[in-house]
Amino acid sequence: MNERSFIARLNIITTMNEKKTRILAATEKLLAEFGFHGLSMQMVAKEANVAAGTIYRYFNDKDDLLNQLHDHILSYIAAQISHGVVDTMPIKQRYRTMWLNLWHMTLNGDAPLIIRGQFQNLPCRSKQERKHLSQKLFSSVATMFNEGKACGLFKNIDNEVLSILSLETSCNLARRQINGGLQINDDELEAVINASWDAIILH
Amino acid sequence: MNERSFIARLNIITTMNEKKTRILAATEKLLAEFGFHGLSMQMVAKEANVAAGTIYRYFNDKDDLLNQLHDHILSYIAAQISHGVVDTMPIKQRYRTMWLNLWHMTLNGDAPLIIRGQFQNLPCRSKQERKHLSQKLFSSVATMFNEGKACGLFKNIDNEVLSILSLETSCNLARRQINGGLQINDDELEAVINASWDAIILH
Amino acid sequence: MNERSFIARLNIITTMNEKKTRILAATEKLLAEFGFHGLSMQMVAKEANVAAGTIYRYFNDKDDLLNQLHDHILSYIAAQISHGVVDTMPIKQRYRTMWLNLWHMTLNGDAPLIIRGQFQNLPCRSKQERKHLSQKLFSSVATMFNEGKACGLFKNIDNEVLSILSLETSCNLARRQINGGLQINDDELEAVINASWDAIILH
Amino acid sequence: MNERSFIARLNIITTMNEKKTRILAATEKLLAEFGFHGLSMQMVAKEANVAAGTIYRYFNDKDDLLNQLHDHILSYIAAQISHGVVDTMPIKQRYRTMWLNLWHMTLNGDAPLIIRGQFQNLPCRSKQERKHLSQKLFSSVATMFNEGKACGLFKNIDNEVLSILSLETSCNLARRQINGGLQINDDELEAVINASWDAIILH
DNA sequence: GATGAATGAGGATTCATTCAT
DNA sequence: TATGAATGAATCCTCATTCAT
Repeated sequence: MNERSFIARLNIITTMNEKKTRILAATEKLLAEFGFHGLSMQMVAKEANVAAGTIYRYFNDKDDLLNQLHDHILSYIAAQISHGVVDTMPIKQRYRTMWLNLWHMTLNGDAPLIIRGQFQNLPCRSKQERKHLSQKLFSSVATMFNEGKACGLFKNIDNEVLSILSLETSCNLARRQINGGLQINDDELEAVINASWDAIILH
Repeated sequence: MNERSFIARLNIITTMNEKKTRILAATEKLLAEFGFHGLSMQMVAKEANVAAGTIYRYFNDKDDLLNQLHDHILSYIAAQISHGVVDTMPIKQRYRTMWLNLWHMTLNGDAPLIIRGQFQNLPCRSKQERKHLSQKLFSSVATMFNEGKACGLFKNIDNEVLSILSLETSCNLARRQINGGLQINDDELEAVINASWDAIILH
Repeated sequence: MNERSFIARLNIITTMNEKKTRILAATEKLLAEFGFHGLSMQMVAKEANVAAGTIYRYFNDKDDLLNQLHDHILSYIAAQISHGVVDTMPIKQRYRTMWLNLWHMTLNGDAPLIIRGQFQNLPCRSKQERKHLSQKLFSSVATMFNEGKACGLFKNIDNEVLSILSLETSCNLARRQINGGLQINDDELEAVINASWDAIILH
Repeated sequence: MNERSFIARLNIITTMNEKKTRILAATEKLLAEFGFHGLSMQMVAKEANVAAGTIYRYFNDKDDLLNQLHDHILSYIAAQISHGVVDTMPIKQRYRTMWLNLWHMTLNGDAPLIIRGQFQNLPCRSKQERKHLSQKLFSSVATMFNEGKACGLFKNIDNEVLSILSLETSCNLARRQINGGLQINDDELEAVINASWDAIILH
């Protein structure tokens, strides 16, 4: 995903000041390129074409900037994961679509920071707060799991656990493919999707 | 796991200078507590009760310290994962044992850094080098997957993928339990182990 | 020469930021007092009444600071050496004027660093680059030597060698007078100027 | 000059502990190679094949080591400058011999530290003390100048000044040749020697 | 609101010196 | 006497944050 589309994404989701948007976009780009270690506020300012001090009109401090970025990316993932999914589709098809949405997002590096777990080490807000946000956003996933359990297709296990056992393997595999070695072709990909599906259905 | 036991662990695994051991132990502790962001060499020195300069007798620089720590922890996990596993046990039993070993290590915070993926952002040695080390260490896991595939029990999928689909869900769940909300009792735990097992066996 | 006049000098020669000027002035002063060995960036900052970080807005690093200082001083010497010299004056008179200009600059400590050869040990830019700069600046000296050779007054020797044999004895003597012992009165001074003149004229 | 010959030189000049000699030799070698900036006591210890602490049995501190090295090198130069000179030789021949001795020493880098003025920035002993040492050592030079003045050959100028005007141009030229550009062939060398001679004789 | 120069505490690393062995 | 591991102050440099314009 390029910077332009990121800005578009943010502006669709929320009404947001244009400079604030540029700052968030710059931050994500630099974070993906250099990691936390290599991210400085001056770099962000330069990349966003604003003065260093301007950042502090929109964000309390560096942590606040990173936290707000986190939330925006999470919103984006939540929106993207159900792209092409409608509640009238068969559950298996919905599952496959979401799995592949996550897979492609991860491979494309669309949301590298959250998906790669890069936000875990931040001096951050309470985990509770983050969890609530997360649950609110991923309603389409919850809907799918609930329906599946209701009709006796899925195991009767907590939704979050089901997600870890099935959908999130998508991220883990994609990440491993990016990091090294692992190569997965189309046939293998289908096999993996089905294997992860096996983990949550009743046999 | 407290610092004392970490030191014991390192000294069991290798013959190692006592001060070098203290430095590694201090680094792990601080990393778990503050993350990469908040780790300074001064802190490490203070925690290890050595002078700042002393660290540089045993490690070339900060990266070297972190890399050596990575390798030691990886060795530890590799050793612990097959604790109580013998090749004559039924495959399912071996799997369950390993799954629980990983589960408890993660919950205990024995190896928080690798398990939490905290080493992925390091300015590090080649991914190839790391992968080789990793493969060498986890032979008991590979043996299990190979046997399972040979006797028609497991799906014919690459070992690394099988691991992500099944064993590593253990870490992901445990981590989520630590981070917030999620509570899993003993019955649920068995259900989850079986669900992850379903992902890799043929049906 | 005191610090104030140094600042004035720099500002005359070039348009330059006032803080950058203060930093250069402080560096020269401290270098003359403590030598390279004893020069730290903190000292420079303190002497220049700026914060340590400010230095790095104007100079890439310590080497850059020292190199820029070198070039400024060289420009100053080049400007001063021909003070009071016009091309219509007899060659001997031009020579004497330049010799005394160098002598007084050295005695006054106007340009202690270059004159004392203190810049020779710098981890520096290419010698070629320095030589080119040097040649460009000292055109009035070159003109004098060339005219002198053309009219059969001077020995037919490379200009740089002529300079070492004659003009530069001025610096060496002045330096020795500063460092210790050697005292030279006005009569002796004239004798020395003439002696150095003898080295380059044909007899 | 290689290290072996330096050790030989030192041992000839004075009776000296063998380890102390090795330390001085190592210091000179490293100083010539890396300059003051790049010289550490651990390097010296390693190069001299002694422990770091051992240096402090023979020298009070780093400054003392450098000062003692200075004096030894000065002794060496004083000894070498009159190599091949006997008081019965004509003055001009003595002069030429000394001039060339200095020239070759400088070019060979035999005594790079003193000759290049590298010792001037040391936090050092009093200039007086150094001057006395210097005068004591260079008696053959003083003898030549005194004889020359007595027989009406040389100008009646202080010996130290005469030295700067004539002999020391040798070092300055050689240094310039090492540092860059300047190339001097044998014919030119003779011309330069004669030019420097012209500076001090009566015409 | 916006700027960007200035700040100075804090970072990793080096190295002269000491001292228990 | 000799060692060399250990020290910790000092080095250069970065960067989050502020504030006068």
